[in-house]
Amino acid sequence: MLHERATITLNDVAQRAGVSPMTVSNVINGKGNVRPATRQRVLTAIAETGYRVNPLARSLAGGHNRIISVFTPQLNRPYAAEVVQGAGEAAERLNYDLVVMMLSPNSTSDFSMMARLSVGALLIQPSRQTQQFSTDLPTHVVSVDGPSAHPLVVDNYGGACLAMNHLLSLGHTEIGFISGLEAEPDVKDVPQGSDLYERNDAHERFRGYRESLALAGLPQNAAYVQHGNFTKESGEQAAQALLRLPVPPTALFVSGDAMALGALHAAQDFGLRVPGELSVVGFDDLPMATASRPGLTTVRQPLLHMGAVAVQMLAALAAGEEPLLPAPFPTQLIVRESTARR
Amino acid sequence: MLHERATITLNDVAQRAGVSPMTVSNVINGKGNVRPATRQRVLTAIAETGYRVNPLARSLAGGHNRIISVFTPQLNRPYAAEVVQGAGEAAERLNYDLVVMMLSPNSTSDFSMMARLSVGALLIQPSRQTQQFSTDLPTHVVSVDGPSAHPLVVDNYGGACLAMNHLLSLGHTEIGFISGLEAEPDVKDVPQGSDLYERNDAHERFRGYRESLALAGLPQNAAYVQHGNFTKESGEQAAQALLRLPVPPTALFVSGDAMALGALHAAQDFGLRVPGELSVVGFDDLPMATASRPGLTTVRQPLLHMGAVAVQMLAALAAGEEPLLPAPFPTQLIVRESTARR
DNA sequence: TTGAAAGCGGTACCAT
DNA sequence: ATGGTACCGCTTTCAA
Repeated sequence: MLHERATITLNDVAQRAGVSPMTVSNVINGKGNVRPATRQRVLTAIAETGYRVNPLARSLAGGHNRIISVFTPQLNRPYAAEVVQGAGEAAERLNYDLVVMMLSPNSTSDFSMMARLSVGALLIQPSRQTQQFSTDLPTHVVSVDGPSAHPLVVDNYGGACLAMNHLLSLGHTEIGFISGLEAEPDVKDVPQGSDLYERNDAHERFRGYRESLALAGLPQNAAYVQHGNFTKESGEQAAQALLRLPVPPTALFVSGDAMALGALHAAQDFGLRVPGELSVVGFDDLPMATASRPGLTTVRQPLLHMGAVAVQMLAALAAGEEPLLPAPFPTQLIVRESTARR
Repeated sequence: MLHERATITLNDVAQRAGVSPMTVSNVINGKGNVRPATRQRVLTAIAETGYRVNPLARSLAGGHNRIISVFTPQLNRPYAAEVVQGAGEAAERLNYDLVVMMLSPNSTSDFSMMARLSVGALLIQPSRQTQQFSTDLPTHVVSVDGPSAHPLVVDNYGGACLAMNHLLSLGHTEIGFISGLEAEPDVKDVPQGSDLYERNDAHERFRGYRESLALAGLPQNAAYVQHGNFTKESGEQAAQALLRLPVPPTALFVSGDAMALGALHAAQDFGLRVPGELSVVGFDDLPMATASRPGLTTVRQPLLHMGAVAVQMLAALAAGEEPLLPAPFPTQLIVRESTARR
C-alpha cells in the first residue's frame, strides 16, 4: 500500500486502459453504454492506479455528487449533535457523504461553497440570518426546527399536552410552567396569528400548557408561569421564584431538560423531595436527563429520526422526486423518577 | 426545483469593469500590482454585480483557500463536540472556515476530497483506520487524542495524579479505580514500552492511579481495580462489584465522567451517601458532570482550548511555518460535591 | 501594470 | 459503443 503523492487523474486511467477519458467517465458513472470487456479493462486500470474522482472537478463540470451539507449552530449543543448524528447515519445508509458546517452568528464565511458542492442542505435551527442565506442556496433545503422550503418540526404542542396530562393524571392541580421564551427576544412579541408564532417551539409548548389546564377545567394562575432561556441557571432561578410563592405549585412542567434539571436542583436546595413533594417534567430527553437523580421524566423528541428523515428527503429531492412534507413528528413521554402522585 | 440564480463569474465582473479577468483575480487576491484607479473600478463592479468567488473553481485551479477540515467520530459524543466547538471558535477568529466530517468505522466515503479542499485537517480521536487514511492526506494534519504528524494530547497521567492526590489528601486509603480499558480491546495487550501504550489515555490514567498509590506508600489491591468502557452502565456495574467487596473502598477514581455518574448512582442505590460514605472523582468534566446531584468532582480536560490550538497550528502550518508541538495539555481538578474527607 | 494562453480534473453534447 | 470538443470558474506562467 504505497501512497502516491502525485494525484492520478481520469486521463491517467484512460491511458493505462487504452481508452478515451470519456469512456472512463462513463464507466465511473455507470452509464450503460460500455462494452463489458471495455468496462472491465477500465475497472482494472482504476484498481491498479488507485484512482479516485475529484469531486471538486466533478462539481465544477456540472456533474453529480453525493454530498449533503449540514448547517448548524454550535455543535456542542446536544440538540444539534443528535440531529446531525441521525443525519449521518442515514447518509451512510444512502451512500451519501455528510459535511457539517457551524454557523456562528457573526461569521462572515461564504458557506455557499459547501452548498454548491452538495446536492442538498440541511439547516438545523436556522437563525434569521441563516434563513436569509438559505434562500439563495443553489440546492434543495430541508430544515429541522426552523423555516425553509421543507421544514421538519416536532409536535411541540402535543408533547406539552403529554407532559401536562401525565401531571394531571397524577392528581396535580397546581402546576407551574417554565418557558424558554426569554431565549428569543425577537419572537417574543410576534403577533399570535403569524406563521412564525405558530412554529415557535416555546410558544407551542406554552400553548399546550395553557390549553391542557383549560381542558381540565383548571384556572390559570399567571404567577405560575416563569420564563427562562433554556439554561440550567435560568431554570434554577425560575423554579426558585415559583417555590417562594405563598401557594407553591406541586408540579413543574419545564420546557427544556437543562432548565428542568436546574429546577430540580433548586427544589432539592429548598429541601423539597423530588418527586415526593414536587414533580418535575422536562422536554427534549437530552442525555443529561438520565444523569440526574432522580432521573428526569421528560418528553422525548425524535431527534435522531428527524435528522435521518431530513437526509432521506434531501436524497429524494436530489433524485428529482418531490417528497411530501411529513407531519409534525410525534413526541413521547419518558417517565423516569421525577414525577409522582400528588 | 432549483432557484436559477444565474451565477456571476469573474468574467462578468471583468467585462463590466472593462478589464481582463486576470486583473479582477489580482484585485480579489490582493496582489499589489494593480493601479488604484483600476482596482477601484473592479471593486465597484464586484459590488454592483454581487460577485462571489467560487471556491471550487479556485481550489481546482490551484489557488488557496481558507478551509480547515475536521474528521471526527460521532459528533454526539461530548468529547468530540467540545473539541470541534473550540476549533470552530478559533477558526472564526483566524478567518478560516471549518468543515466537519464524521468518520464512521464502516463508511466507504472518500474523505480525501475535503482534505484536498482544505489547507489542513484536524483528526479527533483517530481510529486505526483513520490513521491509515491520514497518511495520504495531501494536507497538514493535527490530531487530538490520537497519533498524527502533530499529535495534541492531554496530560492524562498528571490528571490522574491530581485526582488521586485529592482523594489521598482527604484521608482516603481504600481507593477503587475504574478504568476505560475495556473500550479498546486492541490496545489492552500492547507491550508496556511501546509508543502506543504510552499514549493511551486509559493506560496513562491507570498509571497515575498506581503510582500515586505507591508514592503514598499504600498497597495496591488488585480487587480494587475494575474495567469499564466509558459508558454509564459499565460504570454502574464496575462500582457494584467494588462495593460488594468484603472491605469496599471509601473512594472511587473513575476515569470517565459517564462511568463516574454510573458509579455514583450505583452507590446511591446501595444506600450509600455520596460523598458522606463514598467519594467519587471522575475524569473529563463533561457537561453532565454538573447535571448530577451531588455535582461530580472531576478532572477537567481543556477540550475547547485544544481544539483552538489545533486550528492555530494548522493555520501556522498552512502559512509555511513549523509550529512546535505543545507539551501535553495540563488538566485541572474541579472540586464539586462528590468528594469529602474520609 | 495588464492580459493572453494554458490548464486544474472532470462532464455534457454531439459525432462517429 | 466510443471519442472529440468545448467548457465549468478560476489561477498560474509568461508576454506585452
